[in-house]
Amino acid sequence: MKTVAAHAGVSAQTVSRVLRGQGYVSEKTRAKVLAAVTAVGYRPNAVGRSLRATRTPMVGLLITDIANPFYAALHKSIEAVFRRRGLTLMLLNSDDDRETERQQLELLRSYRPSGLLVAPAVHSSLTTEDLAGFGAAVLVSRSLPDLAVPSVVTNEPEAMGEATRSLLDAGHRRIAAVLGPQGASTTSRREAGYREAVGAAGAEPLVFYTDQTGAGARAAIPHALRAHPDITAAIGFNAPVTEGILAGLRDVGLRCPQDVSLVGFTDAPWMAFYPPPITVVRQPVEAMGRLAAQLVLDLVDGTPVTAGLHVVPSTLLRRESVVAPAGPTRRGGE
Amino acid sequence: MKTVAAHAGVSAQTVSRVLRGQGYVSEKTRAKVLAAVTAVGYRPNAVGRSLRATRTPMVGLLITDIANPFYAALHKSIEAVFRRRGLTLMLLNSDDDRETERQQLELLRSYRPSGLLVAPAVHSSLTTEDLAGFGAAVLVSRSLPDLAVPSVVTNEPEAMGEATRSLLDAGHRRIAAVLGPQGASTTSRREAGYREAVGAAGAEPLVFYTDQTGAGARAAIPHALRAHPDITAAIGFNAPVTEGILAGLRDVGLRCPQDVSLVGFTDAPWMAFYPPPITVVRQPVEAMGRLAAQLVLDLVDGTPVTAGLHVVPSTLLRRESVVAPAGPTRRGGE
DNA sequence: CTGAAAGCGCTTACAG
DNA sequence: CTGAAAGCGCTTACAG
Repeated sequence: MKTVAAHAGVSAQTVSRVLRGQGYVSEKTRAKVLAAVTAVGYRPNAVGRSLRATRTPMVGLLITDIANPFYAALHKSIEAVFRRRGLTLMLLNSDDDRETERQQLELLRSYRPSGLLVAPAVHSSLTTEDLAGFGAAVLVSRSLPDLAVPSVVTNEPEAMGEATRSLLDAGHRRIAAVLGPQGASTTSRREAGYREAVGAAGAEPLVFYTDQTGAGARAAIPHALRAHPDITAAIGFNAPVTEGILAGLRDVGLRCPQDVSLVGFTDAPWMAFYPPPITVVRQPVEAMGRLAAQLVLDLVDGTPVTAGLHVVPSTLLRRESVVAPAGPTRRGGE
Repeated sequence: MKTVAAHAGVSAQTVSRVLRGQGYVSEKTRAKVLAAVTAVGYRPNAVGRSLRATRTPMVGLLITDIANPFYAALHKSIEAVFRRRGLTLMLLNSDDDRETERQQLELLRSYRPSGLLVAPAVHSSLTTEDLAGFGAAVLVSRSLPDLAVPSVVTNEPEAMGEATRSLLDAGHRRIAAVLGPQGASTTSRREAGYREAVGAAGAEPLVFYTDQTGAGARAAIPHALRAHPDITAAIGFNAPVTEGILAGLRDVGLRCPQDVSLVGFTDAPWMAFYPPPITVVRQPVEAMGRLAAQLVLDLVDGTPVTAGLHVVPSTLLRRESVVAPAGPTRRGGE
């Protein structure tokens, strides 16, 4: 910047004013500075800027697994919002581990970011104070009880209830809910919707917890069917789990939907043309990302934001993976 | 840091020495400093450190689309390597657009990173000089001709040739190659392998270019089948394109594999249990990520690295989506 | 083994 | 409308 200033015959803070587009600068000196910038090939140094400004124009996004397509889509929609506003989105991975979550947050903090978006790890130990240091902090996808922080989620209980009823209405009574980890807010909120719907129909809840990966769900299926051979339908907690259920059914020689009807929670592209196309609760991931990003921007600007749940509703896409259950004697009996 | 120094009764650079673990410090003062650090709740400021050290302990990863599972997996494997070495991985999105690519690179440069990994955009205008400013720069997944930079790729021509021969060997002669964008190195390298194999068998190449998205490939299928109704097999350029082919076949009422056999390039979890399970070229994405990260670390450490292609071989997973073609009159004729 | 000084590249008050 | 001074939080030489 000093080189530019010397070249243009002005002071360094005049260069700074021109570059930031703030404060009064005459058109003439402005042109001189701009010419000098290209002449000397000046490239700004964000580190120097951040050190003096005490805030880096960067927002962190801490998620549990980028290989989960839901989080990839979330990252994409948030990044698009921030890029337009000149903010960099910094992706951080917690691997769904509370210790890694803390470390990554500490790392992010050392960069003095302007804000933070977190999908908390399963047994997250994050407190309101941990997040307070970030100024603008918003939870997304998963909420944390007892935390005075805005959270963007979907209407999980209602959507899960609707998914469950679509199976009940087709005549199913033995419906397995293949959920995520016990203790995750997503699990408990979706489980609540499932239990409520199943209970209202006088059926017995059949709940299975997994590590919310495809491999974990796949391994859970044989166990579930051994414990309850009369299961005729299943609900998949997220896209990887829904994949895992299909893999597990294939492993034990069962077909979807003839032997087991299936409803997924969270859409994936392949579900639309899978044979059969999978009935699924579509989470509004783009809208959730945009809203979460907007809440961070509001907090940065000092606009008041309600702590607590900000709910974006999901939609049940009825496709072809739900049919009436087969007769009670079809397995082993024929 | 000054507060810590005052609290411990030492100078600031003694604190710095203790914190960096460099230089000689007596055990006694070391203990005093550490005690002061916790006492005053000191948190390091990476911005101050980076400004003075002229390098930020951060490596950029510029990809074209995080929603592509290949890139998500690549990010994951690279991040794991760097985290162990205390480097932060900064994910940047080019949207496969050369202008955005330039802007994101400029943004990254302003943070004075230690290194850079790029999967170049389709018609990338990046030059050796553009990358030279980053010190340690490595290309990954896509290479760029005429660039004196190390590139980590898979053996695309050979793997694509093997995929093509698996269809030829099953008796197919009308094999559609549904590729990515013309001009991308991945497209030309995979196309070369396809043309070579098809030519060796005396068959006619049937090449279709797409934007390498599922939607683009899906739209291309009806056109391809109208132009060549005798197509009996297809090869999908990447996982989204393979998805798009299946969706397109379903759109026009054709089944896989009875009507059209299919081989994919790049694996995805659902392909293992899709009915039929999809025969696919599995790219060694984790190994590619680890190698690319290691090359950056070597460059950072000053270890010499060969510019040019570093090839990690792919594997053809033979599953059930390839069968012998049906009789010549099956469509429209019966 | 430890410290006083200088400076990385910017921006923030404060003058004029 | 423009500039001289100070300082953001560290680390890098250089002394001792």
